[in-house]
Amino acid sequence: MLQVSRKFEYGLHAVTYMATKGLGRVVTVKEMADEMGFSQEFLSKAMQSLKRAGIAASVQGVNGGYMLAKAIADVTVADIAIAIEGRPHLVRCGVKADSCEIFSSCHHRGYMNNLQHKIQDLLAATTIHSLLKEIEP
Amino acid sequence: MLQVSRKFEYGLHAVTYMATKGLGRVVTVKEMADEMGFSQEFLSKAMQSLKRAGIAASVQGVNGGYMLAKAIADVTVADIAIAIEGRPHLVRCGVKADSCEIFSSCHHRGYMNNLQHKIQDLLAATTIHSLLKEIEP
DNA sequence: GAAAATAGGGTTAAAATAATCCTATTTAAC
DNA sequence: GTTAAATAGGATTATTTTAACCCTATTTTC
Repeated sequence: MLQVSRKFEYGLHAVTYMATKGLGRVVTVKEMADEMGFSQEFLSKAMQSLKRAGIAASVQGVNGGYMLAKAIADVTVADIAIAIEGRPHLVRCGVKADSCEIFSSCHHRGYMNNLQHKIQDLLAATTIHSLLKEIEP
Repeated sequence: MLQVSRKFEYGLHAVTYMATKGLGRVVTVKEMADEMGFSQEFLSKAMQSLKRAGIAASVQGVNGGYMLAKAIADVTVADIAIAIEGRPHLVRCGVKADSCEIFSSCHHRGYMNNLQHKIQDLLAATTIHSLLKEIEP
């Protein structure tokens, strides 16, 4: 219920992990999964999504792995969410209008879509750079 | 994936439905379920939650049903969300900290909790009154 | 007392999410 | 060139969450 998926959490953790290792450094999925206690295979799927979105780059073969493909000031939390889960659809009728029984008389479709954009904007307002600065350990 | 539950949608629709019928009018679950094409039993659960939260009042027995217990300017979308789903927990460690393997080194717990509050504020910023005014058919 | 309604516990069904399995491909090192 | 370590990704299974349904009790009007 209005909760972020584990896959997104994995992805966000992975990006911050890579960020702390520096832009050039190649890290393996195994290293990250071990370090953070995640399922290696599932994290691997998240990494593949990040790669397709151009957030991470990969190097195959021995000594391969992933690294950031962008400066962390140019990657927002929204970018990661979209890479991994696609654009959010807060309300169902945004996904499949024809399946909604009260589409024509619906009082809150517009509001919900608006709300979704605002949440999207919240996510887009934070870059990984600012996220790391924000929370000093 | 960052989507509102159907139960919440039912509850919000029910509140706006009751609102359009006027504050005193008692409506049955059957009437609302038929009108909006919802499962009667499931909508009934949502109504019970709204009642417990003091948003709706019920009248038992024949000719019974539900009505709004408050002025629609005093009920926010957040009130309905909390009545039906409890307080949102965007991120898992907010729910069960002890189950998080990287709790101590986690980079984004604070950010996520902050984000959650902002979303909560967005929901709290809209009353049913303003929601109905906003979207004129 | 019958009928129409809410109240609510408990179970089942369906859907979404997470995890795992398996095979292919790439590439460095030996 | 063979092996080993890694990504790539399709397919399947398991788990969890959500939604729906079943059933009985209670309330209240007629």
